Amino acid sequence: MPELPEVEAVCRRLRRAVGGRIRVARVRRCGTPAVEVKTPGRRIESIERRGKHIFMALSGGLHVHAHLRMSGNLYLARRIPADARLWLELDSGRAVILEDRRALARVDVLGPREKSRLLARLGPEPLSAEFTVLRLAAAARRSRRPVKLFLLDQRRVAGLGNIYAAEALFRARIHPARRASGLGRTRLEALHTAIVGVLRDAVQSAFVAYSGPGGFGEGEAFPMAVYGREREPCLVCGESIRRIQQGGRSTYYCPGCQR
DNA sequence: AACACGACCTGGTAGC
DNA sequence: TGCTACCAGGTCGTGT
Repeated sequence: MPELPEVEAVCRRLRRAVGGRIRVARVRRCGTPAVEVKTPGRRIESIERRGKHIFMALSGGLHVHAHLRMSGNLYLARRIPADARLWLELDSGRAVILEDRRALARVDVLGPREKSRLLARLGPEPLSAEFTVLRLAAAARRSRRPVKLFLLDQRRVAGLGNIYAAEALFRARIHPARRASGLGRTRLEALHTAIVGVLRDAVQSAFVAYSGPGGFGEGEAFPMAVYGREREPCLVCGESIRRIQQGGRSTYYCPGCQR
């Protein structure tokens, strides 16, 4: 579920909790004891996303920091399901609930220093003005890794994951195994445009498809060009989509379009 | 500094 | 039907 677009959709929904005061916090798994100890009595002042990270700013300068990893989801509801991994009960009667089948998500409480230390490890926000071709090029020049793995490194660009990295490379017509440092100016420009375009489109469809509990419906799902389409025909050239292993994970690409 | 790889978790499904 | 093997949208720690 959660790469940048999905995390953005989660945050937008969650913002209805802003202004609420936390009455009780409960951690079953996926969270540190600090969540139960430090958050009750505090008001939620804002909810922000950075890359795939979620920050709920609380009164008193603390932040609830959440990372959904593979299967996590945060939503607001009145009923707390039996399998909730963690929840924050608000004075409004609703609760912020973490569901996560695989229990890999993590929630902790950060002070301002810890928060900025974490943010310092992240690359530019791809849908903001700080993400420029120049910055992408400077990072790419220093990496001899395959461009797909380069894109998954959150220190280079924050928010891309396995799906949208593959989709961006398809739009940019770049072969995923190509060395990042070997990309020329034209290709880097195409890649920059593709990353921004894919994420913009995906934020739109994730927002529409996101339904809170249970995550994302099939409704307005992002139309994948390559991801998950092994052996299906490319929608542009008709070649058969391929799947290869990179860094122990699947990469999908079109051998006709991507060079 | 950059990189490869296993670990962390659970569940769904393809194949026998 | 039941078992096994593999797959899954992410990151971290360890070792080179």
